[in-house]
Amino acid sequence: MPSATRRGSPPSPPASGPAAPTLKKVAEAAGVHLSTVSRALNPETRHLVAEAATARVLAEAARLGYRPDAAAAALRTGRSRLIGALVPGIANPVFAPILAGAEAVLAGRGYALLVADPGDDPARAVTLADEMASRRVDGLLLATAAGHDDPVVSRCLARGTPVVLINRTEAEARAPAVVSDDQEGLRLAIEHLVALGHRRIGHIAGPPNLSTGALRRRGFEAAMAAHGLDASAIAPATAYSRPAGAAAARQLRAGHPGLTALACANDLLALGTYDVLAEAGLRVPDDVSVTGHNDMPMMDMVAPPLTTVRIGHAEMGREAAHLLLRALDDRTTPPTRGTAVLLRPTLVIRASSAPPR
Amino acid sequence: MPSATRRGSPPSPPASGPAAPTLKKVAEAAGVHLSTVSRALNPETRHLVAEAATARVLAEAARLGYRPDAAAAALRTGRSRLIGALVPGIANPVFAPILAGAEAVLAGRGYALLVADPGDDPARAVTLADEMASRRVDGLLLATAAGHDDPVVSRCLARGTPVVLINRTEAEARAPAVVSDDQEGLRLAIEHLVALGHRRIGHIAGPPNLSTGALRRRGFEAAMAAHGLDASAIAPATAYSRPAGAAAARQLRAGHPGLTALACANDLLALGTYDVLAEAGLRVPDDVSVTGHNDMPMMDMVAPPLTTVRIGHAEMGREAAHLLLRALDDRTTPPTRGTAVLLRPTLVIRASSAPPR
DNA sequence: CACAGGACTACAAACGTTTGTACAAACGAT
DNA sequence: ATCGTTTGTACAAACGTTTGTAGTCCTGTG
Repeated sequence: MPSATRRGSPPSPPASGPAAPTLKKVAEAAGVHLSTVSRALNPETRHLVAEAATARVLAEAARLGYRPDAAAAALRTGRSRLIGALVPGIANPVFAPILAGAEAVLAGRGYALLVADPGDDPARAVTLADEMASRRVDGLLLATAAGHDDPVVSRCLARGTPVVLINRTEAEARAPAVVSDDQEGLRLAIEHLVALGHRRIGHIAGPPNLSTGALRRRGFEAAMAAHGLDASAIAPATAYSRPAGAAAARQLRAGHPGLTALACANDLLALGTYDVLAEAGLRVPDDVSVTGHNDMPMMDMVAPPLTTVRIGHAEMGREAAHLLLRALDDRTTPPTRGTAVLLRPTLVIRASSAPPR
Repeated sequence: MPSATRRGSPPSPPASGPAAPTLKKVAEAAGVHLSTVSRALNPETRHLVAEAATARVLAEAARLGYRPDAAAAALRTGRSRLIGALVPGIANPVFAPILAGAEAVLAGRGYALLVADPGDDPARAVTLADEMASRRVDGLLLATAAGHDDPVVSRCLARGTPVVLINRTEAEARAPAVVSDDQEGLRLAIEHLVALGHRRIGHIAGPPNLSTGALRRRGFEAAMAAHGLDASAIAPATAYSRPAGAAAARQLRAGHPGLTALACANDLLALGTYDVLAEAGLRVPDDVSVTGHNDMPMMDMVAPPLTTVRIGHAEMGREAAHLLLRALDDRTTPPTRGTAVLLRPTLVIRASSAPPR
């Protein structure tokens, strides 16, 4: 048979590997037209080609190591099988598992994940979203939404790009979101503290422009009210960080002496709170109980192990990916605006909470 | 009959936003040919077009919100401006910052990051690498290399895809790598322990098929030998995890009673070691000193705060990205096989190490 | 025996770029 | 006035797919 001498010296001196085989090459090798190869290779259209031809095509494609050119396919079909993800801090222990979860389900459906990290800069987020639009992503996963009407969401809506919000949502939800039930999260924490006997409880809140900050605060206020307790001891942190938590805790303690428990909107804020309590010579949980939110990795190893609200970060990413895939599969129905998937948080009780003395 | 009526109604996707403007649209709006628009938009070729025309083109492009179609450009040029990253565990605190660092420098140069997570499954890594090849990535960042000749590296070499190894390297380095100086890392730990007065020191090693595991062990042995100490107290863990660390520590203590210090190849292994020491009723550092490696987040908050070897993960990612960009800019010179960039680790002394009693 | 219809396959036209080449003015120098 | 240059623009050909349409060759039937 015409098995050419494939042992020739590399024809391309400039170090570039052998030209990747195309449909045309496979077609020649299999003795059919390139369009037939295309159909034979695609399970959806395979029924249009004779079994013998399909077999030959499959064999030759495998032998040559054919890989379809995604760019060409994207150009022709208008779909890139690319999903963009905008995350404020890839390495952040909150967002990393979200990304991992999303990647897992997207990869299973043949989509690839394009990640970019605008940090907390909305302008940068817009730039990166435009870049993703340029790459014709089929959909967007947004973990950076903030404020009332996030500019990135606006652009996606205008462009018709499906978008799913993760972890944070807009004040006026214009796009589907999957978030933990933030109010419920703080309710769990407060119920626990109240059950332990605490009455004078303060809240280290998150940034008020983030939905997590605003909703957890609301959850705190509602839970306290439900027990007829004073919910005025609140200090908002300027960011979800340990120093910001410390600053807020300092401020809260100054304005509200005698608090026996501090419920924090975030684990890092709780760690910052640990710091100022230690400074003040107070012991956790003997003098003051502290709770966190998120159950970040290692929260079982800090001293004392932190009582905190666990949220399923990986599940959040998975769920968001599913939502996006659903929208992609069924592009006829409109985005069903504010549909939010609320994930149930759970309380993990460790050693940072105890009855007041 | 030149223009046959083969204009089957366009499969216009329902509810899709207005069709994105193309070069042609901009050209019509600006009253020039589309090729002129292309050149005017590209800073490299802009000098070929009259200033007046350039101005008109720029204005119209901005007005229409033109965004080049990356797929079309990729098809034409053969370059996708996409970089693939294969990472064993996106959410892993070791790899997440690497990814973040790489993303930052790549984005600065107009490249986007395609991330995939094969976990520890080499077959899956190959599949995902092929997928990336299909997407015609311009280069690959590999954090999954293992063993003697990693199959993914082999394929990249065969295909001529530039690849840079991160954190782990191959036994026989066939591709450039950027890694921390793993031997030096363990030397630092041992020097510290010896300076404190320890003589009977054990090593909880990493998986021997990973370069980090093998090299850190070698560093342990060399440093011990340099002090004329016995380096035989070694137990390799089967994975970089807390339970695997615990298992190895248990085994090591069984075979070598009386060790006063345990140098671990990884922070998680150190935490597992904490667990078995606590089980045995021993206190860190009073009874046994423990050191880790990596300085993962939160290692300053565990009890006791862990003395560990810090490596610049983000810098690693950045450095790898730079290396890859260099290779992309200058595709003539061959890959310069085993060039490894060695990052200097530093020792962070905390409270898990103290003089032996 | 003609012919309808089914089963395959080939043809060709896009998709939106980049880029080599050809053409057309405009201009100065001979 | 002729001729090179220079400068700016237009033309057209790819890149590798997907997919509508038009054959072609059968096989079975009226």
